Amino acid sequence: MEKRTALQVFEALSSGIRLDVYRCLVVAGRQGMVAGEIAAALDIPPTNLSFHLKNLTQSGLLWVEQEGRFQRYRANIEAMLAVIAYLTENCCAGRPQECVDFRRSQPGLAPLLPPLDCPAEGPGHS
Amino acid sequence: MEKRTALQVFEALSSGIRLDVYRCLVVAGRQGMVAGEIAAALDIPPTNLSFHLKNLTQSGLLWVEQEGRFQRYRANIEAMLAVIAYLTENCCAGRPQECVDFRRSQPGLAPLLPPLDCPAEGPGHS
DNA sequence: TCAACCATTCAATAATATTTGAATCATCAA
DNA sequence: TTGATGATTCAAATATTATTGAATGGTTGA
Repeated sequence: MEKRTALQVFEALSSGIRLDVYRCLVVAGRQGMVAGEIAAALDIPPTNLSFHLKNLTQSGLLWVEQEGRFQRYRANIEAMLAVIAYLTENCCAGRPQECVDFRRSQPGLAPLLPPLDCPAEGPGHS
Repeated sequence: MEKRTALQVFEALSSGIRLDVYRCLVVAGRQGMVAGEIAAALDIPPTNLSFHLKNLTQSGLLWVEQEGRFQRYRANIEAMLAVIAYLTENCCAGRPQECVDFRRSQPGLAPLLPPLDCPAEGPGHS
């Protein structure tokens, strides 16, 4: 993934309105929502919503499809997962055991160690 | 997770410099890096780096520890994972099968379906 | 075609974030 | 204690982003 792409995703989700919109669409799932529904659900003026929907779409977090005179938006779940992978790329210099030790050593209540998809070894880690 | 926390994390990672700093520290792992090392590695003026380190620390993405006259920074991997969980909270209205169908239906090259930790059912899903 | 509707673009304003150099604070080594 | 070093804070200038209302573009149903 290109740095620019990751930045666009983070920038997109750094606005309260856009975060609400994205989460709303994650919940909506396959069905998605048309712009007017989103505006009503979140009580945002259409002009302003358009601004944020455009940002989210350009970042790759949303797909949009025309439906008559409506615009239907859906969340792109994969875009977000790809960004996570980018963030943890080459974590702990590619040494999985150190990665586990490191996470265990952290102050936060983190004894769960959910998935990080640490690379087995070496350079390649998409 | 509170919305405010998630916003802080996204806002933090939406700057090119902060994204570089965080990724740098993810690679460094347990050992972390002192501010001067980061400044040298990324060629950023100390004043400006301080500004960004403060932002990252306040967002919870970094831990800082004093070491003599140095400040050692380490990435907080868990903070990021918690944000992912927040984003996918109640995805597809809590219906795992629809969640799978939805992701399979997406335009992106997404037939892999990496982890999403979809809830088994119902409300509770930290 | 026409009027109504959904949504977007445009231009201006308001609000935030970033960068810089100078000044400050704390620690170390002598 | 003093001078040097690592890093941060402060204040000002710059740059970027968000919001609003008016105007525009495309689609539907009569």
